[in-house]
Amino acid sequence: MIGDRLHELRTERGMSLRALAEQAGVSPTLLSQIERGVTEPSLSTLRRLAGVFGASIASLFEDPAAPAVWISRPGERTTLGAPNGQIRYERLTPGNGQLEVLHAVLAPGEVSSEELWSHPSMECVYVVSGTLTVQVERSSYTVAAGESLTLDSNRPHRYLNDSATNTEIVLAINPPTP
Amino acid sequence: MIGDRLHELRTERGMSLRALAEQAGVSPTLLSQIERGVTEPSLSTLRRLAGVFGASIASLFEDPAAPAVWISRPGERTTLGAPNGQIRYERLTPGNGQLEVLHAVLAPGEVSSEELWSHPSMECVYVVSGTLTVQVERSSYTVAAGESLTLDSNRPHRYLNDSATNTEIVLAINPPTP
DNA sequence: GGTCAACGTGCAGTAAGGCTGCACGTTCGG
DNA sequence: CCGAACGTGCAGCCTTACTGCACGTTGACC
Repeated sequence: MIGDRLHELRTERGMSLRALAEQAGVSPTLLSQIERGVTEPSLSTLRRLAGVFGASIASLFEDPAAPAVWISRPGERTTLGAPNGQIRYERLTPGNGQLEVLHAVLAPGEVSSEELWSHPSMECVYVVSGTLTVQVERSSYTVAAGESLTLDSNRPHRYLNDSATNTEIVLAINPPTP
Repeated sequence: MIGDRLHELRTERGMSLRALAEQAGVSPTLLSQIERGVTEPSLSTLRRLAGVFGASIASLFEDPAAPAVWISRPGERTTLGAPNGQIRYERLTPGNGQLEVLHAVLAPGEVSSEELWSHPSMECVYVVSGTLTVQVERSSYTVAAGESLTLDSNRPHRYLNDSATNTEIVLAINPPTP
């Protein structure tokens, strides 16, 4: 519920209803109602509130369901295969948030998928060792160990290892695409 | 503008105004008005729309500003220092999106900051080589090479290397905190 | 104990604007 | 040439976001 989130943000900062109301240019009563779920804010008041908190509207809807701390070790990670590809990714993140980080090792010749793939996210690959080739639409890029590549996943793309040695990568994706 | 975003999501899927309206249970006219910015949707209609798209409300407000492809190589990256710490991070991502990925090498004894630090994000550290110690509130965790740790950055935390060798890490943060 | 300020909330009223139904101009395929 | 589907202008309804004021409660200070 959006009210809970706003209540949390306000109390976190030690603000009173009236203080926040004044800064946001709305009435204290309205805030009270919103926080208790009696009514729902309009986008315009949501904008004002986000402004006071220095946050984006988007962040008001991301549940901060505190997943404490999550450690993943090789061997005890959930793996997921790319659609129609050979790579097996290991998931480094719990998988309930807005951030997904994967780890993979590509054997020589291995590709992430047969066709180019697109999804509405941003992703960033860091090459730990070996050499990675990234195809984006009709271009392809070579990324060596220690280098990284960031791309808009809306553009059809795939990864492949056309070198003779294993390639180890870390892949950060936001938001995750199930 | 939220209307542009909705228009994008709709046309991406090849849906007509009427088709979307029916699935969402609202009138086509309303959608037309929203997409053109004539009016703003209420939270309840936003929920319905997000439901049809299989997206979160938050994602409707994240701008998908397409930054093509971005390659970063060691030496030509912008560096940024942690507040009050010794570490120098190298930024792997362009820095205009919702995803930030950093790279850093911690010399023995080096810490990310003097005090514990918190910001409203999620982050995930992958340890490339060496050993990293992560302090979260009153707990501390040891993460070895090949392992990773994900944490809610709202909890006060910092990184340190209390081993005798260099520690190399990759750090994914979402959303970035400037 | 008394006072006072600040807290969060109930209530009634208002004004705003989200939302609908219908009609119109346009563009496409058959 | 017709029909269906597209996106949009308009007028009106009617929900509801939002306000102002008053109330009960708490805690600091004298």
